[in-house]
Order: sequence, then C-alpha cells, then structure tokens
Amino acid sequence: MACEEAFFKKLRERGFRLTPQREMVLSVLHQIGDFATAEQIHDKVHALSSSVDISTVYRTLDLFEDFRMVSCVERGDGQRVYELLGMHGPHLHLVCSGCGSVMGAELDLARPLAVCLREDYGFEVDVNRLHIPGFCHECQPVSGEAATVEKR
Amino acid sequence: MACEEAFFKKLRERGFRLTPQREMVLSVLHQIGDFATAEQIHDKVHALSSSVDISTVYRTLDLFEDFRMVSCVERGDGQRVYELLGMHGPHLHLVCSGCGSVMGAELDLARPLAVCLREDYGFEVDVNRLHIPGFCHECQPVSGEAATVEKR
DNA sequence: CTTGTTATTGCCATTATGTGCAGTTACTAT
DNA sequence: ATAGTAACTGCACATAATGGCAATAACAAG
Repeated sequence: MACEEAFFKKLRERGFRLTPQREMVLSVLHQIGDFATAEQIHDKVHALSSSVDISTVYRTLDLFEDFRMVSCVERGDGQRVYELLGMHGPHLHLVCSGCGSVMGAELDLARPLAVCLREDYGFEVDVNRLHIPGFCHECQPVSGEAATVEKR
Repeated sequence: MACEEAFFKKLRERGFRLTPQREMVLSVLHQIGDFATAEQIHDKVHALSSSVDISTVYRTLDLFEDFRMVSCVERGDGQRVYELLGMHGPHLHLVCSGCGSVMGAELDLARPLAVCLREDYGFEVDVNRLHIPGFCHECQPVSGEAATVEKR
C-alpha cells in the first residue's frame, strides 16, 4: 500500500528503522480497522510471530502516535484503545463515560476554542490529541443534574 | 469550615460515611492547595496516621471527584494529579505536553463547542472533566510544524 | 449505652503500562 | 558481500492504579 510505503520512508528519513515487529503491528491495526487495546493488538501480532513482546507493542504504538499514524484514547474503564488514523484522518474523540464508546467528530469544531486559548492564554492546543468526555445519545445522564452520586 | 460541614452533610444524606481517613485527605488537600499526586497526598496523610493505605487515598479521591470536590488531570508523565476545587471553582485544564504544568482557564470558553456537539452529535460534553493537551507559552513547539519526531 | 447493619478500610493480589539493559539486527558505507 | 554502528527487541522488573475480601467501625435505632 502506498501510504505504508510513504510511512516507512519517513521512518527511515528520521533515522528510525523498519523492523518486522513494526510492520506486523501496522498490518494488524489495518486488519482490525477499529479501536483496539494494546493487548488485543498484541494477541494478533503474537499469532503472526509468537516471540513478540507486549512491551514492543507499546513502544511501537507510542512511535506510531508520535508519527500521527495512530491516536490513543483513554476509555472509561482504565484502558487505552488505539486507532489507526489514515483514511478517516484526524478527528475529535468523543468518549462516552457511560458506555465507553468513542465517537469521531469534525476536527474543525474545536478550532474556535483553540484560537481563544492561544490568544487569551498563549496556549497552543494540540487538537489531534483532544478527547472530550461526556455522554453519548444513549447514555444521557438522568434528569438535568449531573452531580448525582450513586452508591456502588 | 462551613464548606466542609456542608460537604459532610451531603455525604451523610447520600448514605456515605464520614471517616477520619476522608477528613484527613480533605484536610491535606486543603493544606497543599495545589495539584498533588496520590502519592504526595498519601505521604502527608501517612504523617498524620501511619496506617492509612494508599488504596484508601485513591478511593477517597475518586469519591471526592464524584462529588465534584476535586478534579483530576492526567499529567504528561503517566501520573495523575488531583486538585481541590472550591474557591477557584470548576475550570478548564490546559495540560502542557512539554513541562507537564497545568493551567486553569475560563470554563465558558468551551461552551460553544459543547453546544455544537450536543446539536450535531447528540453528545453531552462534561466540561468539568475536560482537559486540553497542548503547549504552554514557554514550551511552544519549534517552528510551525508539530509533526516533528525527535529521536530519544 | 448497646446493638445491628453495612459502608469502609487495610492488606494483598492483579492489571495495565513503562523502563533498564544486554544481546540482536536493520541499515550505511565501504 | 562485509563490517560497523546504533536503533531496536525481549526479558525481567518497576510503577501507578484497581479489585477482592475479611475485619473494622460509623451511623441509626432502640
């Protein structure tokens, strides 16, 4: 695939190396095509080559994130999920605190806020990494008040 | 302090109990008056009563968060810091990916975005929990391009 | 004050993720 | 093709945070 070639080239240009592990992680991400945990990714990579360690998967995902190839969102439960960017391109992540689902949203919606924060606070927002907590349509909090605390 | 009394009352109304551990955590948060990690908080609580376990501190902070007494932000390094709300009231958190500092910002700035997301996506943003990654004034990324990946 | 109920705690095991290091291997230049 | 160099990996271990559970203790009612 052309986009992968381009990525591999960019890797090498910056002094990184193209290893089988990195190829496999990328391929698995492609195959999954959706959000996946590091462990799910590792499972699939492990099926291809059983000696690949999960720490390598983590490091690879970090690298891909630096390269804006994948983005990572913290799901409601204490686990992170990784998504291959690419065709969809970068977008906002709406993370539902109720069901843990992650929805993509138009990135430009955050632009005005970014401008405000730059002008008023000198803060340069990294919109790519912005993820927004709240409740999706199905999980709307009961009544108008959010400050209701439930007993476990 | 009046605000603490009010909180304790609210606790009891909802069937929670007022324990010395919870009092101590609250008092320590007050004393610190700034962002602190769970471990920093635990250290200070431990000085007051040496048998208090760190898991209790975590659970207490979670509870306080549910009650909107504290808010928690994920700092750049993989650690979370907790802040006592109260006088400052809720606000946006601007988290610098460079130095890890956390800056407060006017909460209303996020309102227009929240409205968009509600109308276009049926997503109810939890502005209290919104924290925004980027770079503070001191840590502005070099040149205009953010996609530069450095070798470790 | 005594007693009963059950939220809470401390302890310890477990999970998810990150790190240090020595051996391995992708790439570069000969 | 060969050798040199430094990025990368696998392993073992470190760390932050969470969960299970029996013992404890806060609160309500008598």
